Amino acid sequence: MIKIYNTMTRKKEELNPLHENRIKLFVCGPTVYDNSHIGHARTYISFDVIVRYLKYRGYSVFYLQNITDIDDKIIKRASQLDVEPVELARKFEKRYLEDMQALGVENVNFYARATEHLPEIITQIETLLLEGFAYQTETGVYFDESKFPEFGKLSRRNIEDLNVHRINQDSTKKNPGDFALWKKRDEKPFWKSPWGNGRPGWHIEDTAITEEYLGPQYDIHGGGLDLIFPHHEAEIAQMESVSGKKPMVRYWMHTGFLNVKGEKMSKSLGNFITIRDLLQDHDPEVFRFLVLSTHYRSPIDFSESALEQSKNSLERIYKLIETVNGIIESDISDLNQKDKEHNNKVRDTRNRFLEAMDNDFNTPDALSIIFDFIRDINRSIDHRNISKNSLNDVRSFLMEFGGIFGLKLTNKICIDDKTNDLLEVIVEVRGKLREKKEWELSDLIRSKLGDLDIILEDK
RNA sequence: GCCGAGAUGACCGAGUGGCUAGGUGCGUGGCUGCAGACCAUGAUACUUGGGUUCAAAUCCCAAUCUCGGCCCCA
Repeated sequence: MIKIYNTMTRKKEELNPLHENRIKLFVCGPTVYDNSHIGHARTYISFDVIVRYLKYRGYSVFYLQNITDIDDKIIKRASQLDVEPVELARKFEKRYLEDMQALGVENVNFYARATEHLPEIITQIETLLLEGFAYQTETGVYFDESKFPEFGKLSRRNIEDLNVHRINQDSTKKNPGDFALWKKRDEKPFWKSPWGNGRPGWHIEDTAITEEYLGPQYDIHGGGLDLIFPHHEAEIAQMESVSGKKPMVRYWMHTGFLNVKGEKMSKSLGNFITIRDLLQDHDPEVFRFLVLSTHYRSPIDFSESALEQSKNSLERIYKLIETVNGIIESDISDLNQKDKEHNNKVRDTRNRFLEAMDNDFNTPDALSIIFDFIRDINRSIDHRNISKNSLNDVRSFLMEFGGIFGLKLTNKICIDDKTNDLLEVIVEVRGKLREKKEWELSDLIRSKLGDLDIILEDK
Protein backbone atom coordinates (compact mmCIF):
# COMPACT_ATOMS: atom_id res chain seq x y z
CA MET A 1 0.00 0.00 0.00
CA ILE A 2 1.49 3.30 -1.07
CA LYS A 3 1.52 6.12 1.45
CA ILE A 4 1.75 9.74 0.44
CA TYR A 5 2.47 12.71 2.65
CA ASN A 6 -0.42 15.08 2.14
CA THR A 7 0.41 18.73 2.72
CA MET A 8 -3.24 19.38 3.50
CA THR A 9 -3.33 17.07 6.51
CA ARG A 10 0.44 17.09 7.22
CA LYS A 11 0.26 13.34 7.49
CA LYS A 12 1.10 10.31 5.45
CA GLU A 13 -2.06 8.82 4.02
CA GLU A 14 -2.78 5.67 2.11
CA LEU A 15 -3.19 6.27 -1.58
CA ASN A 16 -6.77 5.69 -2.61
CA PRO A 17 -7.44 7.08 -6.06
CA LEU A 18 -10.92 8.24 -6.99
CA HIS A 19 -11.19 5.64 -9.72
CA GLU A 20 -9.62 2.36 -8.71
CA ASN A 21 -6.22 2.16 -10.32
CA ARG A 22 -6.40 5.35 -12.34
CA ILE A 23 -4.58 8.39 -11.06
CA LYS A 24 -5.08 11.90 -12.27
CA LEU A 25 -2.10 14.06 -11.51
CA PHE A 26 -1.45 17.72 -12.09
CA VAL A 27 1.86 19.41 -11.47
CA CYS A 28 2.34 23.15 -11.85
CA GLY A 29 4.56 23.85 -14.82
CA PRO A 30 6.92 26.73 -15.41
CA THR A 31 6.37 30.29 -16.50
CA VAL A 32 8.31 30.33 -19.71
CA TYR A 33 10.14 33.64 -19.73
CA ASP A 34 13.69 32.42 -19.17
CA ASN A 35 15.81 29.29 -19.17
CA SER A 36 14.72 26.75 -16.59
CA HIS A 37 16.97 26.28 -13.60
CA ILE A 38 18.07 23.30 -11.57
CA GLY A 39 15.38 23.97 -8.99
CA HIS A 40 12.79 23.25 -11.65
CA ALA A 41 14.80 20.19 -12.56
CA ARG A 42 14.66 18.94 -9.00
CA THR A 43 10.89 19.21 -8.85
CA TYR A 44 10.24 17.64 -12.21
CA ILE A 45 12.72 14.82 -11.73
CA SER A 46 11.05 14.05 -8.40
CA PHE A 47 7.63 13.84 -10.00
CA ASP A 48 9.05 11.89 -12.91
CA VAL A 49 10.16 9.18 -10.52
CA ILE A 50 6.93 9.33 -8.55
CA VAL A 51 5.02 8.71 -11.76
CA ARG A 52 7.39 5.97 -12.87
CA TYR A 53 6.84 4.26 -9.58
CA LEU A 54 3.06 4.61 -9.64
CA LYS A 55 3.05 3.08 -13.10
CA TYR A 56 5.36 0.32 -11.98
CA ARG A 57 2.86 -0.38 -9.21
CA GLY A 58 0.13 -0.88 -11.76
CA TYR A 59 -1.57 2.47 -11.74
CA SER A 60 -2.60 4.10 -14.93
CA VAL A 61 -1.48 7.68 -14.52
CA PHE A 62 -2.59 10.71 -16.46
CA TYR A 63 0.00 13.38 -15.79
CA LEU A 64 -0.97 16.90 -16.79
CA GLN A 65 1.18 19.99 -16.65
CA ASN A 66 0.39 23.56 -17.53
CA ILE A 67 2.63 26.00 -19.31
CA THR A 68 2.21 29.58 -18.19
CA ASP A 69 2.74 31.41 -21.44
CA ILE A 70 1.02 34.65 -20.52
CA ASP A 71 2.13 36.59 -17.53
CA ASP A 72 3.55 39.95 -16.49
CA LYS A 73 7.08 38.62 -16.39
CA ILE A 74 6.81 37.36 -19.94
CA ILE A 75 5.46 40.67 -21.14
CA LYS A 76 8.12 42.61 -19.34
CA ARG A 77 10.95 40.46 -20.64
CA ALA A 78 9.51 40.54 -24.15
CA SER A 79 9.35 44.29 -24.20
CA GLN A 80 12.94 44.53 -22.97
CA LEU A 81 14.04 42.28 -25.78
CA ASP A 82 11.65 43.91 -28.21
CA VAL A 83 9.96 40.69 -29.25
CA GLU A 84 6.40 39.52 -29.14
CA PRO A 85 5.47 37.94 -25.79
CA VAL A 86 4.12 34.87 -27.50
CA GLU A 87 7.37 34.48 -29.41
CA LEU A 88 9.37 34.68 -26.20
CA ALA A 89 7.08 32.21 -24.48
CA ARG A 90 7.33 29.71 -27.32
CA LYS A 91 11.08 29.96 -27.36
CA PHE A 92 11.49 29.22 -23.67
CA GLU A 93 8.78 26.60 -23.73
CA LYS A 94 10.76 24.80 -26.39
CA ARG A 95 13.89 25.06 -24.28
CA TYR A 96 12.06 23.82 -21.24
CA LEU A 97 10.89 20.75 -23.12
CA GLU A 98 14.40 20.16 -24.44
CA ASP A 99 15.81 20.46 -20.94
CA MET A 100 13.30 17.99 -19.59
CA GLN A 101 14.14 15.56 -22.32
CA ALA A 102 17.82 15.91 -21.62
CA LEU A 103 17.12 15.16 -17.97
CA GLY A 104 15.13 12.06 -18.83
CA VAL A 105 11.84 13.52 -17.62
CA GLU A 106 9.36 11.87 -19.88
CA ASN A 107 6.08 11.01 -18.23
CA VAL A 108 3.99 14.10 -18.79
CA ASN A 109 1.01 13.10 -20.91
CA PHE A 110 -0.06 16.58 -21.85
CA TYR A 111 1.23 20.12 -21.60
CA ALA A 112 -1.56 22.69 -21.57
CA ARG A 113 -0.82 26.29 -22.49
CA ALA A 114 -2.71 28.98 -20.67
CA THR A 115 -3.31 30.96 -23.84
CA GLU A 116 -5.06 28.03 -25.43
CA HIS A 117 -7.60 27.83 -22.63
CA LEU A 118 -9.08 31.31 -22.57
CA PRO A 119 -12.66 30.07 -23.10
CA GLU A 120 -12.36 27.76 -20.10
CA ILE A 121 -10.82 30.51 -18.02
CA ILE A 122 -13.58 32.92 -18.93
CA THR A 123 -16.25 30.35 -18.16
CA GLN A 124 -14.84 29.79 -14.70
CA ILE A 125 -14.70 33.49 -13.97
CA GLU A 126 -18.28 33.90 -15.17
CA THR A 127 -19.41 31.15 -12.83
CA LEU A 128 -17.57 32.73 -9.90
CA LEU A 129 -19.22 36.08 -10.62
CA LEU A 130 -22.62 34.49 -11.03
CA GLU A 131 -22.35 32.62 -7.76
CA GLY A 132 -21.19 35.70 -5.93
CA PHE A 133 -17.66 34.54 -5.22
CA ALA A 134 -16.15 37.29 -7.30
CA TYR A 135 -16.78 40.92 -8.11
CA GLN A 136 -15.84 43.32 -10.83
CA THR A 137 -14.17 46.70 -10.41
CA GLU A 138 -12.74 49.14 -12.90
CA THR A 139 -9.38 47.36 -12.81
CA GLY A 140 -10.49 43.77 -13.06
CA VAL A 141 -12.39 40.85 -11.65
CA TYR A 142 -11.38 39.68 -8.18
CA PHE A 143 -12.05 36.67 -6.06
CA ASP A 144 -13.80 37.68 -2.87
CA GLU A 145 -11.85 36.00 -0.16
CA SER A 146 -14.54 36.64 2.43
CA LYS A 147 -16.85 34.30 0.52
CA PHE A 148 -14.51 31.40 1.05
CA PRO A 149 -13.91 31.12 4.79
CA GLU A 150 -11.68 28.10 4.37
CA PHE A 151 -9.12 30.18 2.51
CA GLY A 152 -5.74 29.35 4.00
CA LYS A 153 -6.52 25.76 4.92
CA LEU A 154 -3.61 24.34 2.98
CA SER A 155 -0.99 26.69 4.36
CA ARG A 156 -2.73 26.90 7.75
CA ARG A 157 -3.14 30.61 7.85
CA ASN A 158 -6.15 32.62 8.72
CA ILE A 159 -7.58 35.34 6.59
CA GLU A 160 -6.85 38.10 9.08
CA ASP A 161 -3.12 37.44 8.80
CA LEU A 162 -3.38 37.57 5.08
CA ASN A 163 -4.91 40.98 5.04
CA VAL A 164 -1.78 42.67 6.26
CA HIS A 165 1.58 43.06 4.61
CA ARG A 166 0.32 43.52 1.13
CA ILE A 167 2.19 45.78 -1.16
CA ASN A 168 1.14 47.33 -4.43
CA GLN A 169 -2.35 47.37 -3.11
CA ASP A 170 -5.07 47.80 -5.70
CA SER A 171 -7.45 50.23 -4.06
CA THR A 172 -10.50 48.96 -5.88
CA LYS A 173 -10.40 45.60 -4.09
CA LYS A 174 -12.68 44.91 -1.16
CA ASN A 175 -10.09 43.01 0.86
CA PRO A 176 -6.33 43.14 0.54
CA GLY A 177 -6.19 39.38 0.13
CA ASP A 178 -8.55 39.30 -2.83
CA PHE A 179 -6.72 38.12 -5.90
CA ALA A 180 -7.19 38.87 -9.56
CA LEU A 181 -9.11 36.54 -11.82
CA TRP A 182 -9.07 38.92 -14.75
CA LYS A 183 -6.90 41.96 -15.25
CA LYS A 184 -8.40 44.62 -17.45
CA ARG A 185 -5.72 45.82 -19.87
CA ASP A 186 -5.78 47.47 -23.21
CA GLU A 187 -2.10 47.02 -24.02
CA LYS A 188 -1.16 43.93 -25.95
CA PRO A 189 -1.39 41.09 -25.48
CA PHE A 190 -5.01 41.03 -24.46
CA TRP A 191 -8.05 38.87 -25.00
CA LYS A 192 -11.66 39.90 -25.27
CA SER A 193 -13.90 39.04 -22.36
CA PRO A 194 -17.31 39.97 -21.00
CA TRP A 195 -15.44 42.44 -18.77
CA GLY A 196 -13.49 44.06 -21.53
CA ASN A 197 -10.03 43.48 -22.90
CA GLY A 198 -7.48 42.00 -20.62
CA ARG A 199 -5.76 38.86 -19.51
CA PRO A 200 -6.24 36.19 -16.90
CA GLY A 201 -4.93 36.43 -13.36
CA TRP A 202 -2.20 34.24 -12.11
CA HIS A 203 -4.13 31.37 -10.56
CA ILE A 204 -7.10 30.84 -12.79
CA GLU A 205 -5.35 29.07 -15.67
CA ASP A 206 -4.57 26.06 -13.54
CA THR A 207 -8.09 25.45 -12.35
CA ALA A 208 -9.48 26.09 -15.82
CA ILE A 209 -7.05 23.58 -17.26
CA THR A 210 -7.49 20.96 -14.57
CA GLU A 211 -11.27 21.18 -14.72
CA GLU A 212 -11.12 20.71 -18.47
CA TYR A 213 -8.91 17.62 -18.43
CA LEU A 214 -9.23 16.14 -14.96
CA GLY A 215 -12.58 17.39 -13.75
CA PRO A 216 -13.44 19.36 -10.62
CA GLN A 217 -11.96 16.68 -8.39
CA TYR A 218 -8.85 14.68 -8.98
CA ASP A 219 -6.20 12.72 -7.16
CA ILE A 220 -2.87 14.47 -6.83
CA HIS A 221 -1.71 18.02 -7.24
CA GLY A 222 1.99 18.68 -7.02
CA GLY A 223 4.42 21.52 -7.18
CA GLY A 224 7.25 23.25 -5.41
CA LEU A 225 6.94 24.20 -1.77
CA ASP A 226 6.84 27.85 -2.71
CA LEU A 227 3.52 27.44 -4.47
CA ILE A 228 1.54 26.44 -1.40
CA PHE A 229 0.80 30.03 -0.65
CA PRO A 230 -0.85 31.78 -2.26
CA HIS A 231 -1.06 29.89 -5.54
CA HIS A 232 -2.49 26.61 -4.37
CA GLU A 233 -4.75 28.26 -1.84
CA ALA A 234 -6.19 30.34 -4.64
CA GLU A 235 -6.72 27.28 -6.79
CA ILE A 236 -8.64 25.59 -4.01
CA ALA A 237 -10.78 28.65 -3.45
CA GLN A 238 -11.56 28.99 -7.16
CA MET A 239 -12.25 25.38 -7.95
CA GLU A 240 -14.20 24.48 -4.86
CA SER A 241 -16.29 27.61 -5.28
CA VAL A 242 -16.95 26.94 -8.94
CA SER A 243 -17.93 23.31 -8.50
CA GLY A 244 -19.19 23.28 -4.95
CA LYS A 245 -17.33 19.99 -4.62
CA LYS A 246 -14.73 19.37 -1.97
CA PRO A 247 -11.97 18.56 -1.92
CA MET A 248 -10.60 19.62 -5.26
CA VAL A 249 -7.63 17.33 -4.73
CA ARG A 250 -7.14 14.33 -2.52
CA TYR A 251 -3.39 14.59 -2.06
CA TRP A 252 -1.23 17.68 -2.16
CA MET A 253 2.43 16.94 -2.75
CA HIS A 254 5.17 19.54 -2.47
CA THR A 255 8.83 19.25 -3.30
CA GLY A 256 11.52 20.88 -1.19
CA PHE A 257 13.83 23.56 -2.46
CA LEU A 258 17.15 23.18 -4.06
CA ASN A 259 19.58 25.55 -2.40
CA VAL A 260 22.97 26.68 -3.52
CA LYS A 261 25.42 27.18 -0.68
CA GLY A 262 22.61 27.07 1.81
CA GLU A 263 20.61 29.75 0.13
CA LYS A 264 17.68 29.57 -2.14
CA MET A 265 18.54 30.26 -5.75
CA SER A 266 17.42 33.61 -6.92
CA LYS A 267 18.33 36.01 -9.61
CA SER A 268 18.99 38.79 -7.14
CA LEU A 269 21.56 36.68 -5.27
CA GLY A 270 23.19 35.75 -8.53
CA ASN A 271 23.40 32.09 -7.61
CA PHE A 272 21.14 31.03 -10.41
CA ILE A 273 22.12 27.84 -12.21
CA THR A 274 20.26 26.88 -15.33
CA ILE A 275 19.75 23.33 -16.49
CA ARG A 276 21.77 24.20 -19.56
CA ASP A 277 24.68 25.35 -17.41
CA LEU A 278 24.51 22.16 -15.44
CA LEU A 279 24.43 19.86 -18.43
CA GLN A 280 27.30 21.69 -20.02
CA ASP A 281 29.70 19.67 -17.95
CA HIS A 282 27.70 17.14 -16.02
CA ASP A 283 25.94 13.93 -16.86
CA PRO A 284 22.18 14.33 -16.39
CA GLU A 285 22.08 11.01 -14.57
CA VAL A 286 24.49 12.30 -11.96
CA PHE A 287 22.15 15.15 -11.19
CA ARG A 288 19.21 12.78 -11.16
CA PHE A 289 21.05 10.62 -8.70
CA LEU A 290 21.76 13.63 -6.50
CA VAL A 291 18.08 14.54 -6.54
CA LEU A 292 17.03 11.01 -5.66
CA SER A 293 19.52 10.59 -2.87
CA THR A 294 17.54 13.15 -0.91
CA HIS A 295 13.88 12.72 -0.07
CA TYR A 296 11.68 14.81 -2.35
CA ARG A 297 10.36 16.92 0.52
CA SER A 298 13.76 17.78 1.99
CA PRO A 299 15.93 20.61 0.83
CA ILE A 300 18.94 19.76 -1.29
CA ASP A 301 22.09 21.76 -1.00
CA PHE A 302 23.57 21.81 -4.46
CA SER A 303 27.32 21.97 -4.86
CA GLU A 304 30.06 20.62 -7.05
CA SER A 305 31.18 18.33 -4.26
CA ALA A 306 27.66 16.98 -3.82
CA LEU A 307 27.66 16.22 -7.54
CA GLU A 308 31.03 14.57 -7.22
CA GLN A 309 29.78 12.32 -4.44
CA SER A 310 26.76 11.40 -6.50
CA LYS A 311 28.92 10.65 -9.48
CA ASN A 312 31.05 8.26 -7.48
CA SER A 313 28.06 6.56 -5.90
CA LEU A 314 26.39 6.12 -9.24
CA GLU A 315 29.58 4.66 -10.57
CA ARG A 316 29.37 1.88 -8.03
CA ILE A 317 26.09 0.78 -9.52
CA TYR A 318 27.46 0.93 -13.04
CA LYS A 319 30.54 -1.02 -12.05
CA LEU A 320 28.48 -3.94 -10.85
CA ILE A 321 26.43 -3.98 -14.05
CA GLU A 322 29.64 -3.95 -16.03
CA THR A 323 31.10 -6.78 -14.01
CA VAL A 324 27.92 -8.82 -14.30
CA ASN A 325 27.74 -8.25 -18.03
CA GLY A 326 31.35 -9.22 -18.36
CA ILE A 327 30.85 -12.51 -16.56
CA ILE A 328 27.65 -13.40 -18.38
CA GLU A 329 29.16 -12.72 -21.77
CA SER A 330 32.43 -14.44 -21.01
CA ASP A 331 32.99 -18.09 -21.79
CA ILE A 332 34.43 -18.84 -18.40
CA SER A 333 32.87 -21.88 -16.84
CA ASP A 334 30.01 -21.19 -14.54
CA LEU A 335 30.74 -20.13 -11.02
CA ASN A 336 29.54 -22.24 -8.16
CA GLN A 337 25.84 -22.19 -7.85
CA LYS A 338 23.75 -21.10 -4.96
CA ASP A 339 20.75 -20.24 -7.06
CA LYS A 340 18.15 -20.65 -4.42
CA GLU A 341 19.93 -18.35 -2.04
CA HIS A 342 20.36 -15.75 -4.73
CA ASN A 343 16.78 -15.98 -5.85
CA ASN A 344 15.74 -15.25 -2.32
CA LYS A 345 18.17 -12.40 -2.13
CA VAL A 346 16.73 -10.75 -5.21
CA ARG A 347 13.20 -11.30 -4.02
CA ASP A 348 13.88 -9.90 -0.56
CA THR A 349 15.69 -6.93 -1.97
CA ARG A 350 12.82 -6.15 -4.31
CA ASN A 351 10.37 -6.35 -1.42
CA ARG A 352 12.41 -4.08 0.77
CA PHE A 353 12.87 -1.68 -2.10
CA LEU A 354 9.13 -1.53 -2.73
CA GLU A 355 8.50 -1.02 0.95
CA ALA A 356 10.79 1.99 0.97
CA MET A 357 9.17 3.45 -2.14
CA ASP A 358 5.69 2.77 -0.82
CA ASN A 359 6.60 4.91 2.15
CA ASP A 360 6.07 8.29 0.53
CA PHE A 361 8.58 7.57 -2.22
CA ASN A 362 11.55 7.33 0.08
CA THR A 363 14.21 7.17 -2.62
CA PRO A 364 17.22 7.53 -0.28
CA ASP A 365 16.06 4.60 1.76
CA ALA A 366 15.41 2.63 -1.41
CA LEU A 367 18.92 3.42 -2.59
CA SER A 368 20.45 2.14 0.60
CA ILE A 369 18.70 -1.16 -0.05
CA ILE A 370 20.11 -1.24 -3.57
CA PHE A 371 23.61 -0.62 -2.24
CA ASP A 372 23.20 -3.36 0.32
CA PHE A 373 22.31 -5.65 -2.52
CA ILE A 374 25.26 -4.50 -4.58
CA ARG A 375 27.66 -5.30 -1.78
CA ASP A 376 26.13 -8.76 -1.39
CA ILE A 377 26.42 -9.54 -5.05
CA ASN A 378 29.96 -8.23 -5.25
CA ARG A 379 30.82 -10.47 -2.35
CA SER A 380 29.32 -13.48 -4.10
CA ILE A 381 31.27 -12.67 -7.23
CA ASP A 382 34.42 -12.28 -5.20
CA HIS A 383 33.83 -15.69 -3.64
CA ARG A 384 32.88 -17.12 -7.03
CA ASN A 385 29.71 -18.71 -5.82
CA ILE A 386 27.04 -17.24 -8.03
CA SER A 387 25.83 -18.70 -11.30
CA LYS A 388 25.34 -16.93 -14.59
CA ASN A 389 21.70 -17.68 -14.22
CA SER A 390 21.53 -15.83 -10.94
CA LEU A 391 23.56 -12.99 -12.38
CA ASN A 392 20.94 -12.69 -15.07
CA ASP A 393 18.33 -12.24 -12.36
CA VAL A 394 20.53 -9.71 -10.65
CA ARG A 395 20.87 -7.80 -13.87
CA SER A 396 17.20 -7.78 -14.64
CA PHE A 397 16.36 -6.64 -11.14
CA LEU A 398 18.82 -3.78 -11.44
CA MET A 399 17.26 -2.84 -14.76
CA GLU A 400 13.88 -2.84 -13.08
CA PHE A 401 15.29 -0.48 -10.50
CA GLY A 402 16.84 1.64 -13.23
CA GLY A 403 13.49 1.92 -14.95
CA ILE A 404 11.88 3.29 -11.81
CA PHE A 405 14.66 5.73 -11.01
CA GLY A 406 15.08 6.74 -14.61
CA LEU A 407 18.68 5.54 -14.83
CA LYS A 408 19.75 3.82 -18.00
CA LEU A 409 22.25 1.49 -16.36
CA THR A 410 23.64 0.37 -19.66
CA ASN A 411 27.24 0.65 -20.68
CA LYS A 412 27.55 4.07 -22.09
CA ILE A 413 30.50 3.34 -24.25
CA CYS A 414 29.52 4.36 -27.68
CA ILE A 415 32.41 4.39 -30.04
CA ASP A 416 32.67 3.45 -33.65
CA ASP A 417 34.12 0.15 -34.83
CA LYS A 418 37.34 1.67 -36.02
CA THR A 419 38.13 3.17 -32.66
CA ASN A 420 37.16 -0.04 -31.00
CA ASP A 421 39.57 -2.04 -33.19
CA LEU A 422 42.27 0.48 -32.47
CA LEU A 423 41.71 0.16 -28.74
CA GLU A 424 41.95 -3.59 -28.96
CA VAL A 425 45.31 -3.28 -30.63
CA ILE A 426 46.55 -0.99 -27.89
CA VAL A 427 45.27 -3.29 -25.16
CA GLU A 428 46.84 -6.30 -26.83
CA VAL A 429 50.21 -4.64 -27.16
CA ARG A 430 50.06 -3.50 -23.58
CA GLY A 431 49.22 -7.04 -22.57
CA LYS A 432 52.43 -8.25 -24.23
CA LEU A 433 54.39 -5.55 -22.45
CA ARG A 434 52.97 -6.65 -19.14
CA GLU A 435 53.87 -10.24 -19.85
CA LYS A 436 57.42 -9.02 -20.24
CA LYS A 437 57.04 -7.02 -17.04
CA GLU A 438 57.58 -3.77 -18.89
CA TRP A 439 55.70 -1.98 -16.17
CA GLU A 440 56.87 1.51 -16.97
CA LEU A 441 55.64 1.42 -20.54
CA SER A 442 52.36 -0.30 -19.75
CA ASP A 443 51.64 2.18 -16.97
CA LEU A 444 52.37 5.00 -19.36
CA ILE A 445 49.83 3.62 -21.81
CA ARG A 446 47.27 3.29 -19.09
CA SER A 447 47.78 6.80 -17.83
CA LYS A 448 47.72 8.29 -21.32
CA LEU A 449 44.47 6.51 -22.01
CA GLY A 450 43.23 7.80 -18.70
CA ASP A 451 43.90 11.33 -19.88
CA LEU A 452 41.50 10.59 -22.72
CA ASP A 453 38.89 9.41 -20.19
CA ILE A 454 39.45 5.82 -21.15
CA ILE A 455 39.77 3.83 -17.96
CA LEU A 456 41.71 0.64 -18.26
CA GLU A 457 41.37 -1.83 -15.42
CA ASP A 458 43.39 -4.99 -15.15
CA LYS A 459 41.61 -8.00 -13.84
C1' G B 1 5.03 40.35 13.34
C1' C B 2 2.62 35.77 11.46
C1' C B 3 3.39 30.71 9.46
C1' G B 4 6.62 26.54 8.40
C1' A B 5 10.97 23.20 7.94
C1' G B 6 15.23 21.46 10.08
C1' A B 7 19.84 20.45 13.52
C1' U B 8 22.57 12.63 12.85
C1' G B 9 29.89 10.74 12.23
C1' A B 10 35.01 14.48 7.54
C1' C B 11 30.76 15.18 3.75
C1' C B 12 25.90 13.58 1.91
C1' G B 13 21.78 11.18 3.97
C1' A B 14 17.72 7.33 5.96
C1' G B 15 15.75 6.10 10.51
C1' U B 16 8.96 7.85 15.43
C1' G B 17 11.28 3.54 21.55
C1' G B 18 15.24 -1.56 22.16
C1' C B 19 18.34 -5.20 16.95
C1' U B 20 25.61 -0.31 15.21
C1' A B 21 20.85 2.18 7.41
C1' G B 22 23.44 3.33 3.02
C1' G B 23 26.77 6.17 -0.05
C1' U B 24 31.14 9.40 -0.66
C1' G B 25 35.86 10.65 1.40
C1' C B 26 39.88 9.00 4.60
C1' G B 27 42.92 5.01 7.39
C1' U B 28 44.28 -0.28 7.71
C1' G B 29 44.35 -5.35 5.77
C1' G B 30 43.35 -8.81 1.53
C1' C B 31 43.71 -9.41 -3.91
C1' U B 32 47.08 -7.05 -7.46
C1' G B 33 53.88 -5.88 -10.47
C1' C B 34 51.54 -1.05 -9.39
C1' A B 35 47.00 1.59 -9.86
C1' G B 36 41.85 0.82 -10.23
C1' A B 37 37.69 -2.24 -9.19
C1' C B 38 36.12 -5.60 -5.46
C1' C B 39 36.09 -7.82 -0.36
C1' A B 40 37.10 -7.11 4.96
C1' U B 41 37.81 -3.63 8.78
C1' G B 42 38.27 1.22 11.45
C1' A B 43 37.05 6.49 13.17
C1' U B 44 34.65 10.50 20.37
C1' A B 45 27.19 10.18 15.00
C1' C B 46 22.67 11.65 16.77
C1' U B 47 22.56 20.72 18.86
C1' U B 48 22.04 21.76 24.36
C1' G B 49 19.54 21.21 29.18
C1' G B 50 15.72 18.84 31.71
C1' G B 51 11.68 15.02 31.80
C1' U B 52 8.77 10.25 30.66
C1' U B 53 10.44 4.94 30.25
C1' C B 54 13.28 -1.17 32.22
C1' A B 55 14.92 1.12 27.42
C1' A B 56 15.07 7.56 23.68
C1' A B 57 18.44 9.90 17.68
C1' U B 58 13.27 8.57 17.98
C1' C B 59 8.10 10.74 22.88
C1' C B 60 7.30 15.46 26.22
C1' C B 61 9.06 20.44 27.99
C1' A B 62 12.54 24.41 27.52
C1' A B 63 16.58 26.69 25.05
C1' U B 64 20.15 27.69 21.14
C1' C B 65 21.16 27.83 16.09
C1' U B 66 20.14 27.41 10.69
C1' C B 67 16.98 27.85 6.57
C1' G B 68 12.48 29.04 4.15
C1' G B 69 7.39 31.32 3.11
C1' C B 70 4.13 35.77 3.84
C1' C B 71 5.18 40.73 -3.88
C1' C B 72 6.92 37.00 -7.78
C1' C B 73 9.00 31.83 -7.63
C1' A B 74 9.59 24.59 -8.95
